[in-house]
Amino acid sequence: MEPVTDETAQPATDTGTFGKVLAVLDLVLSADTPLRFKDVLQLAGQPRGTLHRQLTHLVSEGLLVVGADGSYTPGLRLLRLAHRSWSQNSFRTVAAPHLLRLHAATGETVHLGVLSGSDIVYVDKVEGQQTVRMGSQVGKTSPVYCTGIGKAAIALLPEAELERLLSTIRFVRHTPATLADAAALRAEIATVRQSGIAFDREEHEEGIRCVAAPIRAGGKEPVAAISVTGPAYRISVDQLDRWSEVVSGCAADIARDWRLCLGPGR
Amino acid sequence: MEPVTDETAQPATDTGTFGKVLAVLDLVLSADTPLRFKDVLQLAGQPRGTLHRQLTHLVSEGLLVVGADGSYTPGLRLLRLAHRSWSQNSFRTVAAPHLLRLHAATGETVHLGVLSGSDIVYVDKVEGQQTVRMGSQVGKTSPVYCTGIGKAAIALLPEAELERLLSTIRFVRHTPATLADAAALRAEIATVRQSGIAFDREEHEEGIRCVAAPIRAGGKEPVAAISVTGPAYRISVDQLDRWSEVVSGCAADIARDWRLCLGPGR
DNA sequence: AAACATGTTCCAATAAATGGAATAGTGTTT
DNA sequence: AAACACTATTCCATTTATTGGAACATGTTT
Repeated sequence: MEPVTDETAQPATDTGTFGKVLAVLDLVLSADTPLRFKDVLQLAGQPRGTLHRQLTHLVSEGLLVVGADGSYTPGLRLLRLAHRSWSQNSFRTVAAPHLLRLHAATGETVHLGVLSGSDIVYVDKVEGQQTVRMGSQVGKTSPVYCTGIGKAAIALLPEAELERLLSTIRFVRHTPATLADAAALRAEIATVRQSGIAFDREEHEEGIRCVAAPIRAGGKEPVAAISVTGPAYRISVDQLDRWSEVVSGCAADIARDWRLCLGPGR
Repeated sequence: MEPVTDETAQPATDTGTFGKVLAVLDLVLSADTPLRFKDVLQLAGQPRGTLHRQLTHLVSEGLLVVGADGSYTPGLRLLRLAHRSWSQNSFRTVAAPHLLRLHAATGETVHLGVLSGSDIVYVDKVEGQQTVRMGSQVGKTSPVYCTGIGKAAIALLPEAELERLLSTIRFVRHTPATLADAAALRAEIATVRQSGIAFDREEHEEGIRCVAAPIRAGGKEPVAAISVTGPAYRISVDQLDRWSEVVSGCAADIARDWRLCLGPGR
């Protein structure tokens, strides 16, 4: 007989001492200003001795660096780890050529995003030649409810999972067009499921529009989507409509290649 | 009284159980093919029970994902962590505009690299418009002895540290031009120190040349360098020479801004 | 120089990791 | 289809690292 555990108690997953140290790392990285020991102490709610050792370990592993003023900043180890994580990601590898094609077809910025928890993580990006800022977005997370990729991706989820996710979202109004609550998002998702296309009509950032399409990857493995994004002054709403075919076609191509990659038997 | 500890015993740093789990993560990420449990078991040299729990922790923390076939692949958590690490890196932030300028001046790929242990980690990159492959290189590591950035960076080290680093290098011949041993590298470093410029004359990859300059950041904090890289068919050795002024000028600019960033009092 | 804030070290109590072995699960061969 | 080999997972007494309160440094302000 199943012990009736609380379904929402996901953070209760015990990852031992490792998880605790990782939480400290997360905390330091999340801060938007370098923290000193006392700051971390306050935020972490951990005894001095314990925290001190944890930070020491993080530093000697190269995940954090402690500056001359005692402030903790991210170390290079993370970049190294992430590079391998990124370059080996087979889903990204499969999608990459298609992203390039989509970029060539539209001339605008193309994103590949994957659902992780309640957020979208940008896994890859192809940018226009004017903006020469490297992999800036890769690894960045955005909320699902106000991005094209987000809405496209969660439209793939089975009803139960979608509802569970909806209940965890804290809706923040970023622009006048931002969807305000779960009901609005639920309605939008219904449309996305029908049309196979999601839009972002300046819902996340004023002056930014995008078209997105879910990637039906068969197995539930990666819940993902792609998008074409551009400035509102250049991209009309009509233009988005005209691109929707290309975008969903591209998403279909990625899905096809991905299934091939998993092996023909599966 | 200083306890006479073995200077070379760096890996002996005890990072407790955290370090052990991290080592497992490193191992899985380093493999060039997805590993299953038995593979990791073999490589990690750790008892079954222990390893199993470690992998379980890594998975529930999202650092690894276990596929349907039981193979372990990198999770998205790493990307998220690394993004914050990268976007907040103040040294990179300071350097970025200068990298863009250098790219504009030369039209070729520009790199920013930082010394980490015995390797160079690429921290940022500005690429030519033709190659639209996103942040591919960021986080990648290269050996110091066969890259312009590597040679430029270690030229900044004090003699003792340089020698210590030299002794750890395993020289692998990548091309006919690769420096073959510590003596050759030592000689080259002497030149770099005098001229303030390092070259890579197809020493790492055939058909690839580069000019690099060390960033004299004052405090020993980041041992770093920048470079301009291009294909040999387009970039003559003379061209590299002609760029050396611009490159070292750019490195000086970054160093200046970095010192300003640390605060005028320091 | 005293009071204070911050960072580091110490060590008995405690909780977690360890690792050998038994068990369960998977797919392959006869 | 049964036996087999291989792999993954669970179990639990032992060992070890973590815990956390408090004492000790260190540097800064009043």
